[in-house]
Amino acid sequence: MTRRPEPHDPTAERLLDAAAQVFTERGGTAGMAEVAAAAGVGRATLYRYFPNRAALLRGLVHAASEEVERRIADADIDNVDVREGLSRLCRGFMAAGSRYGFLAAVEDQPEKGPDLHRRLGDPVRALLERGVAEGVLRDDLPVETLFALFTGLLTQAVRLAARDGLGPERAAAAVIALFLDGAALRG
Amino acid sequence: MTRRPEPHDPTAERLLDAAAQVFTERGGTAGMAEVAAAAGVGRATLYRYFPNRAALLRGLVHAASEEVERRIADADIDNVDVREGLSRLCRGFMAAGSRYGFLAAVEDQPEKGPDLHRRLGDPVRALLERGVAEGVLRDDLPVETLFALFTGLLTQAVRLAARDGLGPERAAAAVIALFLDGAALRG
Amino acid sequence: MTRRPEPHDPTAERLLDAAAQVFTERGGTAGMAEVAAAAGVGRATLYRYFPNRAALLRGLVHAASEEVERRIADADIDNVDVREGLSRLCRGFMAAGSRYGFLAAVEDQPEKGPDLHRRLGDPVRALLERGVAEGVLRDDLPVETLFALFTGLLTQAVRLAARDGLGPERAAAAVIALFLDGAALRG
Amino acid sequence: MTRRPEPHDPTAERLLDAAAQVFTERGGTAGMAEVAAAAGVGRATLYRYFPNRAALLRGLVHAASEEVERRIADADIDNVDVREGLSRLCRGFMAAGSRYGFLAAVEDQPEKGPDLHRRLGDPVRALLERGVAEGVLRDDLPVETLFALFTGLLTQAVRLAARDGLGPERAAAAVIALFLDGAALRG
DNA sequence: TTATAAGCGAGACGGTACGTCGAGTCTTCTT
DNA sequence: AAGAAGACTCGACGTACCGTCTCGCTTATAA
Repeated sequence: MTRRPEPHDPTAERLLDAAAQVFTERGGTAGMAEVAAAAGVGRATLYRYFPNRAALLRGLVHAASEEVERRIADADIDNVDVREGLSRLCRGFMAAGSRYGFLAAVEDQPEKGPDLHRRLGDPVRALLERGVAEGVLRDDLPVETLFALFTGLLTQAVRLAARDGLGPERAAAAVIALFLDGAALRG
Repeated sequence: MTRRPEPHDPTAERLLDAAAQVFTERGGTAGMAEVAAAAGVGRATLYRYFPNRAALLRGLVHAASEEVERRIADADIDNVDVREGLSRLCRGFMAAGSRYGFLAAVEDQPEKGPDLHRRLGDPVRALLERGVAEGVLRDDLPVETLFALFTGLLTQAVRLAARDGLGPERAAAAVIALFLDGAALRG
Repeated sequence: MTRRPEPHDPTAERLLDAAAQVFTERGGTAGMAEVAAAAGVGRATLYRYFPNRAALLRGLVHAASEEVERRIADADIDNVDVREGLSRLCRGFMAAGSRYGFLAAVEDQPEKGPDLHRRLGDPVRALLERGVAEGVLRDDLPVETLFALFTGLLTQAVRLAARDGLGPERAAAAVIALFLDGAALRG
Repeated sequence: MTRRPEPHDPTAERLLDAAAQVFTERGGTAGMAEVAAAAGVGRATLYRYFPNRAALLRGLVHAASEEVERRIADADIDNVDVREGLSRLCRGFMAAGSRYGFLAAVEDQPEKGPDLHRRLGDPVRALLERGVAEGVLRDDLPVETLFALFTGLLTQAVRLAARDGLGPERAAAAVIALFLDGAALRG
């Protein structure tokens, strides 16, 4: 049970929380001053922790990735079958996405995470590869492609839950159903 | 064959082209001055045609939607089976996406298109509904959900083609294969 | 009659006037925003004309030097005797000093005027040298020293008039009396 | 021989010394941190002794005034003739000025010394008044004016010695010569 | 010899000014 | 008459310094 092992600076935590809230409410164009005010902190302090806006965004991405990582670890995906593993991943990702969903609409610098995407992606890729190896998942598509498409579905699932009012459970179920079985009816 | 029926102002066209190019190259944070300069035009002229940045973005969305609409019309999806129709939609969307892909990373105002999403989405929804009615597509998921998930896959397909170097044909094929048949192997 | 031959940018003029007034009233620590506001102008415009505070100060020194130069030219000091010439210089300097007196309390960078000090100082030095050559002024002190001391007296004259309420005429007369005849009574 | 009668806090002394040096070298805009560092002391300690920048400046003025006062007392001006007294004052002031000359370029708050100016000025005024009473100095100028002009000459003398490389003795001699006898040759 | 208090260094914090930059408005000059 | 050039206001960004504060550490005195 990996429960936030590093206490991290509590002020940084407060700043990231405030930033997540402000960016969620007022959009990614909200100013640094608003973030600082929402954290009950001076603008200078915000800049002391995150020397510029990009660093703050990176911090949020990092926090999101940590949360997802934690949920992935909690999901214990190695000990369940692939279908259930993907389902847990999806639910975990959506839980994190409800707080950090706005990051999807952020300028998508490739250097966002040289290792970040790996950190989040590797467990998913591993699960997909296991599925292929076990003969559960199709092998006519590269795992990398499966991964990308699964990611796209996850992103939409967050949006479905957030905007279209679909319950997160139903959204996750829909993603899994579609990803595994497709939209076409079986002959 | 609907070939750009409204001539539109050619200056507006040049501005939109320049904006698409600049935003694609330098990211959505590029300034209005750069767009104007890239169009070989004064900043004031850019503002005459698009009174603010949001309007320029709207113009780009509009252009993209027109292009997609044209391709949808060209696709003649009403006269082919659902699988082929979705495939054509996907290829058409990707062709447009190669020019307007950056719009996916743009601040996602809901008022982006009160009718726009409808304009693009309706043919897709109609096709999906036809598929359900014909018994080709599963009916245990709302069409709206199918639509959202298909959209997510389309977006990823554009990214796959642009970033991962996957050929557009193979990307489209992967999307269709996954969307229709899912990732799980049939028993 | 050198009457402001270059019209200069009227906005720059307004900015310099406002700066002189603000700095005189609130001291040299007044902010750029106050200067801009006093000129009825946005802060950005102030920075457009004077890219930083030092440039604004330089501009004020320049304006002051121009005013003094004009007054020196008006004084026609070459065609009067040395005593009268010095008196006119003094009165001219004091007139300018009433507007730009705060500059005396400003950080005295040597690069304030590589040519500026020359521009203002040369006529004075020339007059002093003439005095020495004509046998009117003592020749046991270098002209440079006489110049420096005269300058010190001028500065004090401005202060006398501004702070001690001494009339400018009386202050100038005192400076000239002391500079020429000294404080000691003749035997 | 009045030798620093109050020992004062030695730390305060070190701070004032460092401040004088830093302000002399880097100008009055140097930061508090630099002063503290130059004194080999933490910033907090500096603020403990001088709660703000103005207080530090006041402290420097106070130290300068003490030094001048001491030199005035050493000068024994009451027991020499006026000319010699003024000469001693001048030399004493210049000695202090070599350490505290930068104070001349500092924002000249009137509250710099409610009693300070008096403390330094009174002996000088007294000497000037004695000169007038003894018939050595002219009485057609108010003593206050004589004082102000003498002060201006003193300031310039410090500058002459510091910048123009004139020896302090010669600078003092020049000031006294000019102040007493003026620049004009006697008929 | 140990406990306690005072002074110190380090440094976070809020606040404010500076200087930069882009957005959007408006005016003027040209063609 | 419409477009190009560009000055202007506004406001955000990022930097730097000031003055305030709290935290440990050291040292010197007191028990």
